[in-house]
Amino acid sequence: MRVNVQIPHDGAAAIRRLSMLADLDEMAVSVLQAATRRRRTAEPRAELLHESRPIRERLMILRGWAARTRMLEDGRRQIMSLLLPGDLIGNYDHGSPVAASMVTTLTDVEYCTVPGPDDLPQLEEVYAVSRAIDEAYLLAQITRLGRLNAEERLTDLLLELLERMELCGLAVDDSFDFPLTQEILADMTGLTPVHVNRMIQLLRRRDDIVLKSGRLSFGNPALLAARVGRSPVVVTENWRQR
Amino acid sequence: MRVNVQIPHDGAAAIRRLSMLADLDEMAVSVLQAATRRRRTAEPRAELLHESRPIRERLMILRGWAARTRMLEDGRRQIMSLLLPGDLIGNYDHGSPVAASMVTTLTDVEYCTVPGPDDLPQLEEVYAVSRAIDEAYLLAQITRLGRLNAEERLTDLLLELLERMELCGLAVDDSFDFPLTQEILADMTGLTPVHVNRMIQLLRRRDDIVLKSGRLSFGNPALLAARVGRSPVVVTENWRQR
DNA sequence: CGTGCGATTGAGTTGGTTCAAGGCCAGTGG
DNA sequence: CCACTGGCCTTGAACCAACTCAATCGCACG
Repeated sequence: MRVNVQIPHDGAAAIRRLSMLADLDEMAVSVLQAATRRRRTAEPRAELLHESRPIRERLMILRGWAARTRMLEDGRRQIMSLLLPGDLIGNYDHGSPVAASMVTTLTDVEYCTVPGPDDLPQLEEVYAVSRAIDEAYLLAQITRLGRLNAEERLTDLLLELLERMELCGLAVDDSFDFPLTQEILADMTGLTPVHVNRMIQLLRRRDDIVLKSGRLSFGNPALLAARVGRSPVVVTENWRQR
Repeated sequence: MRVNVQIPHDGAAAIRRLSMLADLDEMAVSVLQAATRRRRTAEPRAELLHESRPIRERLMILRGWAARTRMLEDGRRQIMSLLLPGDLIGNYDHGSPVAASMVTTLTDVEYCTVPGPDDLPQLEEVYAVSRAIDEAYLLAQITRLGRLNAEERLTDLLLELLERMELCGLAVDDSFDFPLTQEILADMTGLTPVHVNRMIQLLRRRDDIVLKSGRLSFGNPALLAARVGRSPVVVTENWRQR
């Protein structure tokens, strides 16, 4: 059991992400911090949100990884997006929201419910920005699946994860804890596990990445990004209120 | 508030769609109708929204087809979603929205700006529902690209378009005007135009569809949907306020 | 009666899949 | 302390869905 050195299990990563997205006043921060203290835990493969059931609460990941997934009848599975600390689940703003996809945990996860904008109007803006960013990542996922080849898909995805881990302060030196199995990567990239494996080998052989005992490090992420024509999805200034 | 079905170029299709998504009071309907009268037109291949530029206004398609697209440096193109009458462009709800993708017209298009929720709070709910539905279609697009084969992708997409055309009253007898080229379908489904062609032939040979002189008709859409395991994305009751 | 865009068809190629067999290693129980 | 699991990763070889390249067709339009 590896314990992260920078940030203990106190929800700081999650709050850090939100405070990067919008200006939170002291009130907002302390309400959120209070929320992270009422945390819950879930094992891998737990369902945090059930597809096409009404959404009762807004959740936030504090620690661990989860995914929005959809299953086809014949067992094929597609992961729409990965959820990291600070990501919101069930972040809707209309009357009777229904979950458009299932959310399952991929690792042990700590999460909590966060107050709605009715309780604290200051949160309205962060939630809206977070929704917009989620959408941007969905668009990125669409281009990955539609127009990138296997090597580009994997590279682009790993770089996206680096970008997001940096945003919540969980990446150090282009490197972060990486709990995903190759099967999960396959369900995310629309490939088979076998082919994901071959692509990882390729990136390793080129020293683009080091992936060992649950940790992923990049040799030169900027160079790699240039090679697959990737530009960052979240440039903080674009999203913050001016 | 349901508007009649045979619809000339007066924006009724667009308003019909919105009124299916939420309860609009008379005020809202008349404000929207007024907005549709200040319409603008654009030729095919016009850019209605430029990627990564600030969004100034909220637009609504009145007639014709458009698409949210992204171009890669080497010329590859991916269409994220298609926009039909009643679909909103730049429908964001946070402080400084930036377009996450380009929007281009695919045909001659009539569109207009619609009032923000600041101008008319009753619109808040429709806009939120519309955003949620857009997201549901993005998720559908992700599963299509990630886990369906060529035949399933095309079938599923065409059925989705039928569903949406019905929602705005532009489909009669499982049949509607269909202006997309095979190249556009290819950019939407992540295939090549040549292969899209072969899949269309396949569906024709089986009498699943008739596609001729700009009109698409289905033999038995329900059966077809069952065959590719498709269930409707928008079931109206799920989205309406109770 | 060209002219040009889009649809169609054929033939060869390939990126990614499938199937199947090991290999590695952390955890468990004797 | 070691043997025995069970997950997950790795590798090889055959196969096939979709791509590429290239030619032809059809039709709407000036």
